Order: sequence, then structure tokens, then C-alpha cells
Amino acid sequence: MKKYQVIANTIRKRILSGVYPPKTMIPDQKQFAEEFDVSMITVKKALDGLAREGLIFKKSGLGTFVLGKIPLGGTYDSPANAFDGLSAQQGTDRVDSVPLTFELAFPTPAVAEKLDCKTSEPVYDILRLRKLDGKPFILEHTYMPVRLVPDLTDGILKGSIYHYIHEDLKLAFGGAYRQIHASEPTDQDRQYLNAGEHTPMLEVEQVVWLANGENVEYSTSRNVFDQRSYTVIDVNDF
Amino acid sequence: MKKYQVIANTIRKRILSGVYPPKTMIPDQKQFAEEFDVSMITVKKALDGLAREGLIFKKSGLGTFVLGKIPLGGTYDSPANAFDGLSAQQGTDRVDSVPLTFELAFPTPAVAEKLDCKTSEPVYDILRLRKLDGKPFILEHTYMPVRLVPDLTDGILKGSIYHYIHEDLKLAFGGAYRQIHASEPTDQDRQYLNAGEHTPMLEVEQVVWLANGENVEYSTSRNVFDQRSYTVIDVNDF
DNA sequence: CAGTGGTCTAGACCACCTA
DNA sequence: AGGTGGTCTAGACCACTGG
Repeated sequence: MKKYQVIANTIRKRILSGVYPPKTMIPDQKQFAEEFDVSMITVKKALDGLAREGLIFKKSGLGTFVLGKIPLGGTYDSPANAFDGLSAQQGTDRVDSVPLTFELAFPTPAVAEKLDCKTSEPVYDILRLRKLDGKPFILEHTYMPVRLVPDLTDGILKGSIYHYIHEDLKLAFGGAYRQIHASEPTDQDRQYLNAGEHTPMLEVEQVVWLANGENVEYSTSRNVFDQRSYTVIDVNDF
Repeated sequence: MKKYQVIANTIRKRILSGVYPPKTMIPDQKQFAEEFDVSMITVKKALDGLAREGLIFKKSGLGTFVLGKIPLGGTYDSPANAFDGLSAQQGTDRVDSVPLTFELAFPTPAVAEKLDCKTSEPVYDILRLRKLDGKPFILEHTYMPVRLVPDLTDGILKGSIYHYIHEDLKLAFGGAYRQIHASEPTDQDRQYLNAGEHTPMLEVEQVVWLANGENVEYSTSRNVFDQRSYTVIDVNDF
């Protein structure tokens, strides 16, 4: 574990547990440097990370302050930036994955473009219903190149694909590009998510790439409008 | 202008103009350090920023590569992280703002909580219809404390509030917290945005704070589902 | 003025990848 | 082994804030 991560984790814990309450100033970088026995620039790196998470903000010339808990957001919110996937966010015991279709196919030109691969490269075409506490929650349509995610089984689909990629295949995620939109319900939404004739749907369309730059996933995740929102924290100047 | 910003801007320009094409390796940090006559750590800081923007990715031990243009996204997408506002994104000449209501009020407890102010603190209650190329685009309901944004006039509302805050009041934005959801259309949506009886709506609810940590805006922006999406780039490990 | 965070350096050392 | 990016340091200097 890197030093700046240890420092960030420690300070984050203090903020969340109330040791450093909202709107108050936290110790300055020099004090942290002494406490953790590191240089000031390493403390700064840790604080930069916390600022990007929206936990603190820094006023040059004044100090570093805890940012009050922001009163938006409900229980079913998901951070728009998260690689851990639904299972890790809500807890493995609460999430149930039901594979609806699991097929091998050649990608359409549109899908091949998103995955940045040839149309001759075999991909999985996976449709899963994700349930939360036994109730239909998200309908997830995923394409993945077989080459990058070999030996995918029905058993894995019932759990977490991300867990398989990360823990078993030892692949690291590099990043994701997501587009969030609203849309009208499809027949599948009505069938699997209990959407009504005109229930608004929220859809997240995403391309995920690995640390080595290869696109590993193109997927759409749909949920009924009042079941889930996405949240974005955005900090100026980083 | 800081050195790392100059370097980042220069390299960004080279990527966007095709000097460094997608999927190719760019010069290593040592070369950039010599070219710009800075230390390697300053080059790294510039590259970190570009990586967060999703332009490049780095493979430790191998090099730094240009990330191919991602094929999601349409004309009306907005980056979910943007402080410049609609006018700057789409161009002042294309955006028209029509103030529908512009009132002084005491905030409801719910609004006061979002703005982190007392219910005795006067706020503006602003409803604006934003038009793009003359067509209704976004319905924006904004609350702002009068104390932080004094002397707001109808004329400013017809242009860009953000421009006024940034250029005239010389206030810097610190960050924003956004929640994105789908919802059913309201009567206002039908009246001003030409939404039908059941047209799905996309809503962005946000709290914006200044560099000094004070909450300056609580707003909701609504648009018809197929008119606009929001995009998020998300990079692992920063 | 003193105190804060921000930038930048030269250089050491480590982790990782390819060969 | 050689090259890449990543971490970390000690310390200099600057920009900004408040009293």
C-alpha cells in the first residue's frame, strides 16, 4: 500500500467518523507530514485525492476544510464512477443475477466499433436481470470479447462478472466512458422490470477498458426511473 | 499559466490534431521533460491530468498511449462535469435564455438544506427556459442565495448566470454534486418543452459550491429524453 | 507580517514490462 | 538488462489570505 493511500484512508476515516466535523478546518499539511512521518508533498497528494472525492476543499492561504455532507441522493444511488459493480455496491447477499440469454456471436458493426474490434472477433452477448432484495432492479445487456474474458460460465453470470475479471483473471480496469440518458420503455423492460406502458427508463450506456487499453465491455444498463439515480462529483481544477 | 498546464495543453492539442494518433505511444516523460525544459515530475503531473480527461492511458513499464476516440455520444451530449454552463458548451449565439419567473423568496426547509443556509436567508427563485437554435431545450429551476450573487438582473438571466458569477463577481467555482435521474413529465415540461403526456424526462439535480466552500446554487435541469444525454469519463486509480 | 496551500526541482529508489 | 512509469524526499520559492 502506498503511503499517500494510507494517509488518504486514515483521514477519510476521520472525516466520516466525525473526528473532523463538516465545515471545520483540518490540521495543516505540515502537521500531517509530521504525524505520518512523510514529506509535505506526499500529504498534498493524499489530500488532492480526498478533494476529488468531494470530502474536503482547500483554500490556498487559509487551510483545508471538511465539506459538509451533501443532502442530495437517496438509498439507491450509484456513484457514476465505480468499477466494483452492483454486487460490491449493494452487497453480494442483496444482489441476485439471473442470466436471461448467454450467447456467442460475431459483433454487429455497431458493437464492434464500441469494442474497437473486428466483426470477426467472437463476443459474448449477455442479457442479465439484476435483482435487489429479490425484486427486479436492472436489466443489463453486455458485450465482451471472448478473447479478453475467456471461460465465462453460467455460474459466473449468476454472480459478479467484475469479480471474475478482477480476482480470477487478474485484469485491472483502466477506465470507463459512460453516457446517461432517459428513454421510453421497451418490451423487455415491461417483461422483466415490470415497467408500465409509458414508464420512463434510465439507461447507462458504457464502454469499459482495461489498464492495457483494450476495450473489454460495451453494455447498457436500464432501470425504472424511480428505482435508481446516478451521482457525479465534480471538483474544479484537478 | 502554470508549467504543467502549458504542457498539458500542448500535448492535448497534439492528440486532438492527430500528431499523436490513437493507440500509438507518445514520447516518454524524459523526452517531454527535455522538450519543455522541466523536471520529469512536472511532465507526470500534466500527463495525469490528460489521463483523467480520458485522452491517454499509461502502462507502467511500457509507455503512455493515446486512447482512441470513444464512439459513444452524440451532438447534444454534455459532459456531466462542466462549470462553464450551457452557453459556453454550445456557443452563446446558439443559446437563448428566457426567464419565466424571477422571484425573491425565503427558501423552503428542503431548499435551505441543499444550500446549507438558514430559511431566513433570501434566495432567488428562478425558472428559465433555455433554447437551442430557437427550440425549447432545457427547463432550469435555480435557487441561489442573494448574498452570494448580488444585483442579479433580468438582463443577466437572458444570458449566462455563470458568466456573471465568474467574470463580473470574480467568484471561482469549487465543485458540484450532481444527481441524474429519469422522471415523468410535469405540466411545466408539457407547457414549455413540448413534452407529451408520457414523454420520459431526464433531470439533473445539482448543488454547486464556490471555491470558498459556500453553496451557491441548487438547481434542477430537465430536458426531453431524446434531446440530451450526460457523459461521464471515469479513470481508475487517481 | 506569519501562515497556509501550490508549484517545481534534482535525484534516489521501486515496480513493472519486454526481451 | 534496459527502459518505462510511479513514489517519495528535502527544500526552495511563489501566491494567497487574514490580521
